[in-house]
Amino acid sequence: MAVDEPESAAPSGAGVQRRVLDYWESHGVPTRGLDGPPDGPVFRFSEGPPGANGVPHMGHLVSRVIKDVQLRYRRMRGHRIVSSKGGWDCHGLPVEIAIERRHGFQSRKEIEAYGVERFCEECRAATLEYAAVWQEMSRRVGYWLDYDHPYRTMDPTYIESVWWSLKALYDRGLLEKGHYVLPYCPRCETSLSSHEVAQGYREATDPSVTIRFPITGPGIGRRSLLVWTTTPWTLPANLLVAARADLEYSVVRTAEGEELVLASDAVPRYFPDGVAEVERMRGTAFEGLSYEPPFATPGPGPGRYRVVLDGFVTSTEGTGFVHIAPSFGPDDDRIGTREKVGVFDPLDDRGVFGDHLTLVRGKSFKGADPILIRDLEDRGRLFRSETIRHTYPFCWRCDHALLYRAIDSWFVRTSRFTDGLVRNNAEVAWIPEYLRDGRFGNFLTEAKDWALSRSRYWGTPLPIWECPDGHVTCVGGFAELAERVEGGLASPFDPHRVPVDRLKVRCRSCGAPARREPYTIDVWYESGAAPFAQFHYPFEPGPFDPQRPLDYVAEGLDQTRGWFYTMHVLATALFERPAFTACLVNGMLLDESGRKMSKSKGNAVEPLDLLDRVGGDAARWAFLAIDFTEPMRVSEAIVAKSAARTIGTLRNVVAFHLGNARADRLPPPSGRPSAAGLLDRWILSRLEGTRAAVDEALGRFDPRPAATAVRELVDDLSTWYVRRSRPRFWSDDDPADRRAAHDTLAYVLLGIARVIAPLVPFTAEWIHQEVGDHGYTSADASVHASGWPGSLGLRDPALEDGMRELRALAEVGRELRQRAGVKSRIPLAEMVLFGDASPAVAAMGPDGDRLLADELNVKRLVRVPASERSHYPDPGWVVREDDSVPRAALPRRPTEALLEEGLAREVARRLQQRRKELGLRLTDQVRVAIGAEGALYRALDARRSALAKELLAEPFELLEHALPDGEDVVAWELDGVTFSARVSRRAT
RNA sequence: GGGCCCAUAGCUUAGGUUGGCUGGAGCACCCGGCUGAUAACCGGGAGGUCGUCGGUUCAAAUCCGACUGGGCCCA
Repeated sequence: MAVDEPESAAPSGAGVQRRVLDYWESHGVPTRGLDGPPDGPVFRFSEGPPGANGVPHMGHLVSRVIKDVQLRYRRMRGHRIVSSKGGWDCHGLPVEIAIERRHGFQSRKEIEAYGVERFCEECRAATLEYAAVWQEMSRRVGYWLDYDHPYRTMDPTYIESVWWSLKALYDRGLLEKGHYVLPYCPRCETSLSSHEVAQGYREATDPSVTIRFPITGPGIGRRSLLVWTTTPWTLPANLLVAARADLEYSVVRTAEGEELVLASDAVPRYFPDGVAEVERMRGTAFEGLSYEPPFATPGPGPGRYRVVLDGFVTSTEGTGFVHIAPSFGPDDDRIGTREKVGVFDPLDDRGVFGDHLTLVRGKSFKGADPILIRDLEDRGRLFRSETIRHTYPFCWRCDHALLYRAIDSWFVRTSRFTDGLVRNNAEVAWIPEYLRDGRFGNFLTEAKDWALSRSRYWGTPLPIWECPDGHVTCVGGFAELAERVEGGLASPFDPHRVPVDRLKVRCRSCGAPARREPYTIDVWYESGAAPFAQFHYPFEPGPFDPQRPLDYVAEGLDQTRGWFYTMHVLATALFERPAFTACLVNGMLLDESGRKMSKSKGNAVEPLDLLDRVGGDAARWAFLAIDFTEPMRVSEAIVAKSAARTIGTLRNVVAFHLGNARADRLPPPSGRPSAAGLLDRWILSRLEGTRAAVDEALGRFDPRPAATAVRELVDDLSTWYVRRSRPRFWSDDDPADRRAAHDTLAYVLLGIARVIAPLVPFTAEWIHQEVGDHGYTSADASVHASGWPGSLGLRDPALEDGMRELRALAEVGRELRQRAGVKSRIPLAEMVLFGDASPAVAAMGPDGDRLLADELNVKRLVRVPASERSHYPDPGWVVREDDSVPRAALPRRPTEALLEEGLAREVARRLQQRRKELGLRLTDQVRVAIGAEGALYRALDARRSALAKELLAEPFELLEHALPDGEDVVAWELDGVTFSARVSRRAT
């Protein structure tokens, strides 16, 4: 028999990936498969657009895997994917900051001096700087998206859809201008929305100072209120002090005779050693008292520097007196407005003090802290100065400390439709489920108005114009804009700044020239608009249906306050429905030792490197096999190990099969094998059970149970089906059974390929091509074009039960062998089983018993009543008893004949090993000479022809003495007997 | 200060919603086996106060409460 191919060893995961990628790309497999069948039922999906002016990290890899699993499953299920477009989030600070750095700009003034138009052009050019890296990552992890026709938030069509939606909100009264105290980044010189702030809380050390506020009114005497703050820089803007009406306050006298006022609860904290209490009173007693401000500043006029009452004051922190600077805090603003004291803001847009206070002129807000504290101390106003570690918000993009600041802003009035947000959220299937009522749900019930406008440049301009009479014109599209512009719009029209600001727009109400509100909008609004804006809705016909939510989205946990939230808000406000019906959320990534992964710590695993070394499927499998909804540890070792267990074993089984199939030149089976035998029926039943389990799990969007089911099947296939079937694959005694085993294994592997295709597409494709003998030759023959399989076998739960019990008995038998000290290779006469077989085992009949006997290498199984335990006494038998109930027994020794048989097997094995060492193929003919003595000679002599046949040995010489030493003679020792042999290849 | 989640063998974890037989696996470790998958495969062993304390119960890893530690989010 001639063999023209080398034995196939299992290739590495990376090797499989290279082979498959090469096939996919040379035959356009992904391109053809992207959208699924054009006439299939629609599966609505949207890629969450990443910003591509930075490189992707591991977290992006995880969500890509999870998204792709579902998309592949739906395609195989015959769905049309709407849409498979890739997407890019183009606007915003990340890009602007990159350009600022390039030029060394520190402020908006410098940008404007440089020229906004030029600046924006550079932003545009830098926007997709790393898109190629993102695409490469997607390619290597097998994430199929249409990157040739992506949606981009900077495209005019996209912007026009965003404008349309803003106009819709405006017309419903949900988009308004307001004056609010907002988180503000002095470096970026713009306000941030609450969900942006949420990204940037961090531990920080700040001053914690307590200041004397001397009372100046009549009738109280020389007393000072104690006021606590962690933001000394706000003290120059102080206009009021707040106390709480029903809180109890104490006047204490210090050893120096000074009288100080603070909440009674706070006294022990400030005077742990005790202090003389002079008087107690309620907060109402302080209402209207005047005090000397910490810094003399030319703030707004009458009514300032007095004590007011407010319920927000507590005594758990601080002194029960709160300093109020209306420009710098939401509560401050509220109280200041109520008390009509106006606003005083000594800071400019960059957070730098102006001329109001020469002491700190030109200092940034935080930089002024030490100077102000020292000055207070010099003037005897400082009572106590410490530092505190607390969480403080920083800019999520540039990392600069934020401050709260009163500014004008446009708002989406989210707070007006929280009912709708909550109602729609109730319809969403979140995975993990607790997010619905937990983190996301909580966030919705307390949803604040969304500060939408940004005083920036590279973004979607706010399409709102105002005329000198204060009429507002909100424009919802380019055609509408053209009607209001003298001479119409340029073609093509670029809606970005500066072109849009050059337009001479006439007021909708009075026709007067109007000026655009000089803002861009929050980039999160733009990505939240992705479901409709990517189709240029409503300006072009397309597949977007305003009544239908997306069927599925998946991203990381951070997007609960990001993309998931903004999509949900827009869907609720614009279409009065949820944005999506199923949302899969993965947890954050930790490094090997459980620390949060971050670039700054240097413990981040680079996704491209990882994919390069272990292959895309290893990464996919690792993420699917662990609970990705929890924080998960990731390292190359963890990924590789996780994948080796299931994907590696599967590759080995495939290699084993291919070796047999090629040796026998057997083609893949054309249909489901008839499967008469026990093992074959069993593995087909297991395959069908796994197919159903994967189908069910992916049908409800959760890949985790699918991965578990696959792992169990691969285990069963490798450790029982293949293990027990091995002799069948090369037995000449029963060609029909040999064929059945081959066909069944091939069929099962092909079935597995289709079932795992959504999970590990590279391995699935490799199996499909190799086992199915498709030769990587056409896109139609891809496993990903094969459709989701219907039934792959007949389920037989009773057989699966029986097999489980049988395998448990095999474990008992192996334990007994071990205790008896008889190797599996040496046959034993019988295994005794006490009691009747269980119905499930009995149903398997004699074939079941033979399977067990073969596994344990015993000649027969004997079933006896448990009462006959005494027939198997210890000297001759090892017995397994559970709770004094006998289960099974094995003889302690083989018979002489069986021992000889075992020895012969051992010789055969060693010679096979020798063949292999010589690099021979399974089918190579050899010459063999063996020298052996005594019992071993007799054992071999009796089996001459069988051995010769097994070893493909011709001639086969057996000598009754050791072979003379020679280079090619190898000697072994076997249970104290030596034998020697010479194996050499015979020329063909 | 509030919310959500987590805590099971050296490591990674199943189980927990429906309390109930000796809490399962995998990796690593020790011992053994197998050998036409071989950097593969199989078996056995050792290793667990199921974070701590308390409660409910005939019975708690599982339900309840408090606490401790970790992660995330909010203020």
